[in-house]
Formats: sequence, structure tokens, C-alpha cells
Amino acid sequence: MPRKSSKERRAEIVDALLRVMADQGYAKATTAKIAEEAGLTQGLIHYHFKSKQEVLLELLKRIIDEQQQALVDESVDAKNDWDRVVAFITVHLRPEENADPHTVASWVTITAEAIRQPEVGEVFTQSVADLQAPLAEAISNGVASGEFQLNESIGPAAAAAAIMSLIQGYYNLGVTARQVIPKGTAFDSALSMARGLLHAS
Amino acid sequence: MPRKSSKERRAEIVDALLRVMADQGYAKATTAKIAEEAGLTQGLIHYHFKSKQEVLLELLKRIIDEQQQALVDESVDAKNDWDRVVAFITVHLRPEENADPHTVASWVTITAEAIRQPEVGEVFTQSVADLQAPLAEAISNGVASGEFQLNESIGPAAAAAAIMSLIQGYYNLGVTARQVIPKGTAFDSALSMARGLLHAS
Amino acid sequence: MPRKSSKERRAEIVDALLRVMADQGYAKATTAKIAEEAGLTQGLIHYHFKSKQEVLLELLKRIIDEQQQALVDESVDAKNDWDRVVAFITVHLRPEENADPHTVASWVTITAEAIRQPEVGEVFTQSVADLQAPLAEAISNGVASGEFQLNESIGPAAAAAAIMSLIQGYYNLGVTARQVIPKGTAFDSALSMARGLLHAS
Amino acid sequence: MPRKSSKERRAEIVDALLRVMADQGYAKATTAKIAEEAGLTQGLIHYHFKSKQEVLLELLKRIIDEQQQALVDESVDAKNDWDRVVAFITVHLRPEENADPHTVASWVTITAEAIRQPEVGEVFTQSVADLQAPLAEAISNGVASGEFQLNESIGPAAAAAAIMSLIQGYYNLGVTARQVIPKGTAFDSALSMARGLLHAS
DNA sequence: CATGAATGAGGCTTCATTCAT
DNA sequence: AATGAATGAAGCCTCATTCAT
Repeated sequence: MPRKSSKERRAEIVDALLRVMADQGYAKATTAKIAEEAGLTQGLIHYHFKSKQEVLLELLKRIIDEQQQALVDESVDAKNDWDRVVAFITVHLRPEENADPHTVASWVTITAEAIRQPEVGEVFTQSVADLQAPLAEAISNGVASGEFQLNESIGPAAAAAAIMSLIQGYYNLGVTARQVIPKGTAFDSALSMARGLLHAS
Repeated sequence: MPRKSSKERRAEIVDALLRVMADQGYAKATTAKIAEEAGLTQGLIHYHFKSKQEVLLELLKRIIDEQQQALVDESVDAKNDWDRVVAFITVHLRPEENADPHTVASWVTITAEAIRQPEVGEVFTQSVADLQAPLAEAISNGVASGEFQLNESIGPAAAAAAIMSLIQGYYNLGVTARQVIPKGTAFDSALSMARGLLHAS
Repeated sequence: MPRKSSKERRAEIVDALLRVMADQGYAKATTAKIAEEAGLTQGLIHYHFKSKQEVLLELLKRIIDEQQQALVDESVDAKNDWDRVVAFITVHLRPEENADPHTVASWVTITAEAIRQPEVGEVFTQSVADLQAPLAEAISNGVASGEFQLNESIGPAAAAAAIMSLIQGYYNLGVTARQVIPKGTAFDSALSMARGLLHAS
Repeated sequence: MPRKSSKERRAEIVDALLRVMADQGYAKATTAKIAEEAGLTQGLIHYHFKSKQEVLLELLKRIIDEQQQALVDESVDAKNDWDRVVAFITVHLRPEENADPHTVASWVTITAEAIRQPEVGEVFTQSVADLQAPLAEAISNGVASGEFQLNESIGPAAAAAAIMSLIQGYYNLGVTARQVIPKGTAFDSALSMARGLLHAS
């Protein structure tokens, strides 16, 4: 057996965490289970990562990167700021096409973990901010160009936060209380709400 | 030491869980810590509750009850369905007035726990459904009376789910990534989005 | 509710232990369960008994007394020592007629407890000795009168011990490995073995 | 500290349980005590065994294996079925030569445990059945060849069960009420009883 | 790089017993 | 004589992490 490079191994371990976490939650994602899922041993995980938390942070980073990339891809044909807003919503609320369920489930779990582990919380906050930045910019531009109109009490950052919250909420309820959300309505509803918020056509 | 009634003790224990959980998360809310916070012994917790999970479920129940009651109070003066929708949003997004931060933090934590503990998940789903019911009804009525208009792909249940998701998202980000949400904008943004969704005036 | 006399209460508690132990074993016969079975409270058990062990010892005593009485009843018509031996075996191996299954199950459980609790062990040993005494005497008499003949290496006490062991073994396997013992054969087999041991006709 | 193979460790742990159980009973054979006796940590026990019960089951298995092997060894010179019956009794009732007291004490304790733990009970029943099988076969053969004669109400299985019960009874009383059984008489008495049961010479 | 045995802190829970009422 | 809340000592088990090989 050819030994694998550190980079490959790290990726495998992060993958394993993603899968285990997605269907068992972080609490049950023990080192032992991750190792088993990855087809390697517990010791090796700590050889490649300083701690289990570090694996989680790497996973978080990876998810963000993928989302950012997906956003870039989806926005490439955008002709105006509304298109960009739509692209943003599309990327996040069309898991059928853009994200796999594992990732969404993991994301929600990470959210939970962000609450209990301060280090995760910090990285998480920054990640959300990064994710939100292009949306805020699009809205800001749209307002400047007259494409959008916001109520006076709501700034572009607040509007972006609102849309982000909506997405986050859909993720959460989608995982925790799936039956409550009629299938396939998230995207349309979100668009409708965003349109109202931005007074866009 | 005065002997207290079971009911009082149960309430105290639930309170203690609420406080510990709010600032340390459920994972760190060990029975030992809960006992310490409540000023009693670990054994007593299990004298009054079958398990730690049962304490959590009782807390969940209590939060739901309070929210439902708050909604009733807030809706009492509502003159039409839009007022009812506003009341719903008010109750949930005005924590400054209606809910204490501990409760919101706990709610988010419970959300996370709902993911990993199936029993919690079940109760949680049902709770969300219960919470959402009056909103869905208001929307349904509003649509029937012509007060609201929904896009054809969106039914009243979906619309209610959208608003619920938005609230849930605000809760989540409010706890995990507070800096991302400009202070005091949640309520106005939510109203604006709801108006857009329902085509209400 | 008229308060009951201490004696009655003690009997009720011992009864409850008997029943709980019979179908759940001593390990699961917690104070709480005994209290529930007896329809009274935990505290009361310790009001009437110094400890849980004391309840067990009282039960043991009661079982022995009943067995002794049954032996007397069964032996009343005995015309010779062989009849007395048969009576002894009858009393112990005809639970269908002479002892209730609860008692047998409890007896086996007590045996187990005798192993782990020295105080129980002492009382148990004495109880077995008491139980065995009349049997040993009958055998002794039978040998003296020429009714029985024992191999030279086996004294009356040893012979009584052998029969006692056989009974004890049937009790044990009857409870732990019931399928191994063909139904309804214990009594006949025991008689046949005793006859061989004593060279009786 | 030398790292040992899992197999070695498992054996050591089972050994430790055997020793602790033999002189303190299963109830007092806590994981802590077992660990101490084995000179290792509690955690390690659970690294090698899923649960404490699993250790007990392994011990049971080991005792059975040893007994079976001893029976084979003892039976090798048997010239007829009576010899085989004698071999069976020898193996079980000559602890001085064939089994160590620890093992007998443990066996009795396991019997007790079989009552309270269903899983143990199942394995125990099967174990007894396995142990008894060769005896039943020898008796069956002996009856067929005319070497033995059984009373009509007693089949070979019942006869084997009777002898097994006798042995089991000796084990039990030997541990719980040793004084009741005159030293060194078990084997002779058992032979005499078996001879009577089988009408063998 | 890799293995897997080993550690040890700590978690949840059970239960006989005590005690205020 | 009776209640039932309260205690506290253990018990079993989990798990991230370390370490000898």
C-alpha cells in the first residue's frame, strides 16, 4: 500500500466527518466512527489533525469555499443586481441542484456546534460574513442604481442579513422539522420575499 | 432545608437547565452543573425526572407554551389577518420586549439537540407545527378574504413556513453570528418580506 | 384508612419482595419497586425494617417455616422411614401441589444472594441444615433398623446431603435452564435415585 | 509498559473477573475492581469488551470449553456407557482433581446471574444443554444396549437431567452451605444414585 | 506514515437509606 | 405509623487523546 500524502489523508478525514455528521450528528461523530468511516485508524486522525475540532473547522472552511465557488459560477450570467440576488438564493436553496443533502445537514450541525464551541463560533461568524458579503454588495449596488428600494429603516447590510437569515432558517427547519415545510416551495417563497424586501420587479 | 413540592422542584430544575444551557450549550449542561446551578444534588434531578433528556423536553414544552400565550396576548387587538401576521412576527422578533435572551439562546440550542436526539426531534417538529398553525390559519383566511394574494406556486402553509423559517434563521444567526445582523433591523425586515410574500399592504 | 399493625405491614412487605423477586430477580427488586408492589412508600419499608437485607432474611425464614410445616403435614401418614424420605422429596419436588412457583423462583434467587451477602449466607446455611435435619434423621433411623443400607463411604448425613443437593439442583436448573429438564420427571427420577442410594425397595 | 495483544488482554480480564467473582460475587465484581485485579484501567476493559456482561459471557464460554475438554480427556479410556457416565460425574464432582474452586464458585455465581440477566440466561441454558448432551447420549446408548434400564416414566433425557441437577445442586450447596455436605462424599453418593437411577451394576 | 492498545477524566444514572413533615 | 423529597456513594460506560511499536 502506497502511503498517501498528508493532504489526501486530511481530505479523506474531513470527508468522513461530513458523512458521519450528516447522518448521525456531531455528538455521535466520535473519533472512532470517523476513523471507521474513513477506513483508517483513530491514531491517524490525530496524526494529521491536532484535534477533532480542527477537523470540524476544516470542514467548515471547505463548505464555505464550495458555496463561494458555486455563487461565482451561478452569477456569471447575471445581467443586473436582481439577477445576482437570485443567483445567491438559487445557490443556497436549490440543494437538488447545487448542494448535496449531506452538506446541508452538516451545515446545520456546524451551526449547533458553533454555539457550544467558541472557536467554532468565531470561524462560523466570519464564514457567514464572507458568504453574505457579495449579497450585501449586490444589494448596495442595486440601491445605488435605483434598481432596488429599501424601507428607510433597513440598510443594505440588514437586507442581506434578512435574506441570509431566511436561508439559514430554511436549512434549520429543513433538517429539524422537515414536515413543516412544503416540499419545493422554499425557493419561490424566498424569491417572493426578497422581491418584497427590495421592492424589485 | 425546606422540602419543596415536586412541581416547584421540577420548575427549578428546568430553570437551571435553561440558564446553564443558555450560556454554555447543552453539551456542557451536565447534570452536575445543572444541579449546582439549581443548588441541589444530582440525585434529586433523577428523582424528579427520568432522564436528562426529559428535563430538556419539559423546557421545550415550557418555551412553546409561553410563546403561544404571548401570541394570544399580542393578537387580541388584531383587526384583520395582516394584524395577526404582524402579531406573530412581533412576538418572535421582539425579544427585547417579549422574550428573554436566555430563552432564545436555549431555543437555538434545542434546535441543535433536535438533530441529534430523535425523541427531541419529534417533539420539536410537533412544537414548530403547533407554533406555525395560527400563522398558517391567518394567512389562509387572508387569502380567502382577498386581503392577501399569494403567487400560485405558494400555498398558505408554504407561506407560513417561509415566515417561520425567517424567524428561525434570525434566531440562529442572532446566536451564532450576531455581528452579521445589524441591531434592531430584524423586525422591520421581516415585516417587509412578509408584505412582499403576501402582497399585503 | 386504619393504620395497620407493624406485624401486618412487615408481612405485606415480605410478600411484595417475594413477588418482585420471583419475576425480576433480587437485583431488580429495588426498594422502590417493592414499595410499589406493596402499595406503600419507600420510607415505610425502612420504618419497619432496618434494611433491605432484613426483609430478605425474613422472607427466607418464612419460606423455611412453610417448608417445614409442609413436611410435617406430608409425613403424618408415613409408616416407615422410606415413607418419610418420600415425603421429603414430595414436599420439595411437587411444586405443582406443594409450593408455588414464586417461592421456588425466590428460593433460587436467595441462593444466589447467599453467595454475595455473608449475613444471608449464614442464615441460609443454617436454614438448609434445619431443612435437612429430619431427612438425615429418617435415613439414620432407616439404616439402624435395616430398612436402608448405605455404601460404606456414605453416612446418613452425606446421603441426606445428596438428596438435598438433588433437590437444590432441580430448583436451580428449573429456574435457569428449564428447557433442559423434561417436564414432570423430577419427582420420579429423584425417587429412583434415592432408592438406589439407600438400597431401599 | 508493554502493549499486549487483544487476545491476551481479553484473557487477562476474564481471569480477573473469575478471581474477583469467585470471592466476592458478581455484584461486587465492579469494573473498577476487575480492572484493579487485572492491573489495568477501567477504560481498557471497555476497549476490549463492549460491556461488563460480555466479559461474563466470555468467562462462561471458557468454563464450558474447559469442562467439555476435561470430559473428552476423562472419557478416552471408557469401555462402556457406564464408564462414560462415571467419567461425566468424575469431571464435575472431583474439583480437587479436575476443577479449581474458583471455577466452581464462579459457575454458581453465573447461575445466579443467569436468573437476572436474560442474555446470560440464554447462553447459560444452551451451555447446560451442551454439557448434558454427551451424558444423555451415553445413557441413551446404554439403554439401547441393555446396559442400563430406566423406569418407564423416565427417558434418557430426563435421566441425564437428573444427574445434571444433582451435580448442579452439589455445586450450589458446596458454595452456599458447605458445612451441610460432608467432605469428600459427593462423588460416591452421586455414583450410587446414578447406579440406582440407571439400574446399572 | 500508520497502528491500535491504553489512558483518564467525566458523564448519566441507580439506589439504599435518611429525614423533615 | 406514614409520606415522599432528598442524599450521596457508586456503578457502568464513552471518548478525545496519547503513546509504544
